[in-house]
Amino acid sequence: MQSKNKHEVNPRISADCVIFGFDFNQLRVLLIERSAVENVPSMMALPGDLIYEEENLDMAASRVLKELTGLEEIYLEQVGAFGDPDRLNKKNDQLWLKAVRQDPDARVITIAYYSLVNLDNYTPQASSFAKSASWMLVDDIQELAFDHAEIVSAALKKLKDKIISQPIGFNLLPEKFTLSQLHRLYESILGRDLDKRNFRRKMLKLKLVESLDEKQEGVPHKPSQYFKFNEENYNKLIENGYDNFGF
Amino acid sequence: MQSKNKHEVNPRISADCVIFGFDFNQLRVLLIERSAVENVPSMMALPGDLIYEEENLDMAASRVLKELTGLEEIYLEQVGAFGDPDRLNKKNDQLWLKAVRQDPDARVITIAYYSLVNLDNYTPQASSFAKSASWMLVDDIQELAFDHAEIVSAALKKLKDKIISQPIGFNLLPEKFTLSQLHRLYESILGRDLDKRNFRRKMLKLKLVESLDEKQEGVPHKPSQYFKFNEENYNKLIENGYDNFGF
DNA sequence: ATGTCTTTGTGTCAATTGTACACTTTGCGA
DNA sequence: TCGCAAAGTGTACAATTGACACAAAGACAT
Repeated sequence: MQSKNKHEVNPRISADCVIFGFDFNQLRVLLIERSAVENVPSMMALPGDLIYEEENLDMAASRVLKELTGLEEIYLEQVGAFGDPDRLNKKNDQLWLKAVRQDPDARVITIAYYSLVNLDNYTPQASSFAKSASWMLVDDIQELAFDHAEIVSAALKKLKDKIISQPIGFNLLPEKFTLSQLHRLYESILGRDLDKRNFRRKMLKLKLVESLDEKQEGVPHKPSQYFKFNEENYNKLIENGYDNFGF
Repeated sequence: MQSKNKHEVNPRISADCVIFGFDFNQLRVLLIERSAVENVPSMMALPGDLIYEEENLDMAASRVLKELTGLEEIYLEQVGAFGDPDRLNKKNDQLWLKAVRQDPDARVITIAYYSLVNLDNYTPQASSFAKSASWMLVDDIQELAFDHAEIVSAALKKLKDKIISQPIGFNLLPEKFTLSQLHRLYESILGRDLDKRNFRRKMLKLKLVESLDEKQEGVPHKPSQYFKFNEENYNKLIENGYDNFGF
């Protein structure tokens, strides 16, 4: 599997986390504000940092996320590895690395992770080199540090792929939620409108959700029924997917 | 994104390739036979090796594949990163590394890639530390070196996911092929039977394939029609997927 | 109390797609 | 000419999709 060779690289490894949250209307991503250094303004970035020696990749991602944003107990799924030799070479990134790191020229290969959470349950608290941490609208993301914009795109693509083969939402919504909320969630992930009636019909037919004996209160319009996920069917569908290539 | 810390790991990075080939009946994977060393018999492994300094990950995977098996010009897709600290710790793997490598204790994180090829177009030629290279039946795989069995499983899962959202086969089959061959291909990837008539109907309705004016010859049964992929529709479906979550 | 506003919630019909299922055809070779 | 092996073909029923519009509920303002 490996032989010694003068060209071999000796890179560092980091983990970056793309945490998606849903605010009942739009999809957001948890970003940190990378500290400013001389001549380099602060900049938004994914929470991410180098991994430790005896740590597996998944654990590293969880730890890094916690260190920078305070969030923990989040199930993270791998997006993939990003390792272009020039991924840290943008001018501002170079300056920042030179100001902050001891080995700014080391190549860094990052393993990206993503997750979906119910944004209300997680209030980020910036620490370490994160100046702040906040839920940014996916649609508003401008420039990010390093190749993080590319990583977010890859994670979002993965999320879209996932949503059409598996149910999604258990983590993104509170225990009780309305079908409109679930509907909006799907629309924001897929980035297109879905017919309300057909959406409801499908969710109900799949028995993914079941209605509770409880309604919204205090809303200035017809209150909606609360639903919960049917955990058993939900997990079954996660196992088996929607079986879209049926015969 | 990164700060210096005494725990930081300084690992090596490798690329491993899971190349699937189809022999018109079953799915196979290209494996190399890792050289034997004292007290450690030779063992099957994925083609993989450490990456170079100025090489991006995709290029590294292609190079490594070529060096060990002679195969080139294969489009590789990333499966993900595998980096458990103890992934090289099985006894025979340790002995082998100690015999072969200069830094056998270094942690190695590997980036796995996979691909699908028409097995007839690629005759592997073992070189470097590969004693031999051959197409092994996926179903016959026993123990592999390191965590390679796990990597093969992950790649196969990815392949299954892919086949139900996208057409597959352009790379795995010759230019002209029979619908039975395509049918077998799907069955071997999905690992279950598919109804012949329904399968044909679906492929034809999607206009993925079109028949040629040519038939099999010399077969001791009714000769089958040859088909080719309709490249335009094929690529369109790859772009858009099968749109399985329609409303 | 009445009206307005906002969002929820509901049904049908036509078209498409999925599923299950068995016999005839073709060409080779004995 | 018979047997063999795989190719190729159709139908009927069930399930799902997709398009589409209006009534119901509650809050609030007047």
